[in-house]
Amino acid sequence: MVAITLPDGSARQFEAGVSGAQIAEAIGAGLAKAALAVRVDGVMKDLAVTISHDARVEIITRRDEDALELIRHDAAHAMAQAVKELYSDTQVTIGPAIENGFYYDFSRDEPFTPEDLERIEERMHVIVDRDDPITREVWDRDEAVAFFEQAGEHYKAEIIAGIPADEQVSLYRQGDFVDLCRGPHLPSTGKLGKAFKLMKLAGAYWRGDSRNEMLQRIYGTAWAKKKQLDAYLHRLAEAERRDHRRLGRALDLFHIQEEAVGMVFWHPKGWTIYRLLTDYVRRKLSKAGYEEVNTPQLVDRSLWEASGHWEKFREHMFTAESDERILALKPMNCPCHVQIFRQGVKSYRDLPLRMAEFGTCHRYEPSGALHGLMRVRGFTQDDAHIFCTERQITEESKAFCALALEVYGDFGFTDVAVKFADRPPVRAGEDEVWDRAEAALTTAVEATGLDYTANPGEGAFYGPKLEFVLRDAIGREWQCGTLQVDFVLPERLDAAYVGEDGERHRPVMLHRAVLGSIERFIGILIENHSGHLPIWLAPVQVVVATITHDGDDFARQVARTVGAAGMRVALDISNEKIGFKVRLHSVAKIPLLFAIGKREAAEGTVAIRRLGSKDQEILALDEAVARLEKEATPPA
RNA sequence: GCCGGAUUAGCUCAGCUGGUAGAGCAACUGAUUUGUAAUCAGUAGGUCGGCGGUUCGAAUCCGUCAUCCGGCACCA
Repeated sequence: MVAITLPDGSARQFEAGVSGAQIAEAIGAGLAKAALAVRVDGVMKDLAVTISHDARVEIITRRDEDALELIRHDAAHAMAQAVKELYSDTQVTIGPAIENGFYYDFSRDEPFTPEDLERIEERMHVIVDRDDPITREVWDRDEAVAFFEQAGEHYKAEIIAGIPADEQVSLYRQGDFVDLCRGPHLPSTGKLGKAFKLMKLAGAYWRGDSRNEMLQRIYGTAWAKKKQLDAYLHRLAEAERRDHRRLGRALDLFHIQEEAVGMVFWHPKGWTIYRLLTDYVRRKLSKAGYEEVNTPQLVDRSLWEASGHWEKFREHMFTAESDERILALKPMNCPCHVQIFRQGVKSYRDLPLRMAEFGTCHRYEPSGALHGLMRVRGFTQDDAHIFCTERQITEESKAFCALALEVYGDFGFTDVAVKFADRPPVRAGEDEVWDRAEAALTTAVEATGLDYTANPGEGAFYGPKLEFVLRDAIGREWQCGTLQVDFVLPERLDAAYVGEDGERHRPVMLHRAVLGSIERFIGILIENHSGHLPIWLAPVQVVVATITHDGDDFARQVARTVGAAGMRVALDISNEKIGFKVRLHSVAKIPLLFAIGKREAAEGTVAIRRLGSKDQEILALDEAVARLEKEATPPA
């Protein structure tokens, strides 16, 4: 007998070898019917798994959070089965559950069409209706390889061949479809339900390597209930509505055109946001002891060879030829900053030296990577390099983390994750140097007291880094800030200072940015706020709109007063009804509308309507300006 | 860069199997003087992404290039 402890704390005795399904049945017929899988001592398993030791057991139903993982994984299998039934010349590869759904990668000579997707989805419904049992089988590895080879499933065979020879593999069978899988799975295809939808077709490289064959990936979404599916589709539509490319056009902020692919034409309103952002950062940096510099756009290739960029990133650099020399548009600012550092003799007394630049860089990004403001070929970073001694790293890192979090807070981002990215497989510098750099950064991040997670192998080629990841209003993550410890570049570019001992020493360089790319950050802000920016960032903060022409004179006076108070204001005295004006300026995301009718003109008041609010507030003009001034002013 | 899809008026889109283009909004003009998310009427606007081909005839079929969109790969 084994003792099974249930989630409510009660324990029951069962014969050893009892299955999850039998336990569910013993609890109740309803639960047995709803059961999808079982959690044994915290580990999710098939319902059919037998238990021969004392254990804590939970029966998993559709209501369970973890049921989604099962449903999505089974949806992937059902899709693969549907594809094999409809297009038998197709080879299956892998198909995992992912956030919000699943995908499966197929190999087939002919491309799938959107119509094929409809057919596949229909067939998946048929498979669910069949309610075939899903059963687990344990095979010998070599037998499994032979089985899939013989079935013409060469990718599957390759995967299994990669498993150690003495290991057994588990296969799952549903109807005529057999797939290699670790499991767990639902007990039958009917339990999958029908809250799924195939979403899109995409290409994907076999084993994620661009040197390999391109497979066809079909993405789907799957949920426990129809309602959840509908809610998800609604969320997608919402995300589309806040797309910064759409809003950028609608709000007349910027555009990009064929003659300058990946480069931004900023319109007056967009450039206002851009200037507000950079002016804000400038004030923050100045307070934090940074000095601003500016460096050349075109620099001879010899500098990039010395820095190591030419070797690693040559294909991603724009170059120009002049006077028989090859120049490169700078892809980053650090080598130029070192050149400024190298002017004159630096003493330990000059350190830490914090050199900032709104550095405009150009990178030849692969065409498929371009995406609105989020991934461009010409962009400006709020970049800075701190030249310091090894002992100053901790203090400077602490100060930087505090600064970064303060800035994010000013933009309303309070959910910020920190990741520690350590040495990548391909890198510059000796391991001994990396040991020191990683140790120094670890000490520094520990000193900040911030929680952080590891991001192994993702460091820059010259040093480890901290990454600051913002979570936006709809839960998406954006990596913005970075802090990188670099022992390599000062060496390569021969930066030195004279220490207390009168000897030459290498400074350490801390590469750091808070917003990252200004262009991208503006894109993130637009999407985070759906274009409804905080008042201090709005290109036009107030529209003064008249109800009839009787209010025109007063409206002009109001606009002058508001403008004189330093707010960005526009006047609307067109021949339109106030309802039309409210709609027009709401759609344009103007945060404040001052309506001026006969009453207001007579009493010297304004009727204030805030974007998104149905109410209005009537205030004397002076009081209105006094009250709104603070909101309209950038944070200190 | 790779796979798939798309490109028609300023924007969003329609145009069936080839017979020389259409709507809504925006714009412009006029009327309307209006109290919180669309007042009415009229006018104008297009080498159908570029080039080449098939055809009596191409927005429509074929090829090619470019750009965009979705993924993949990349991201100093």
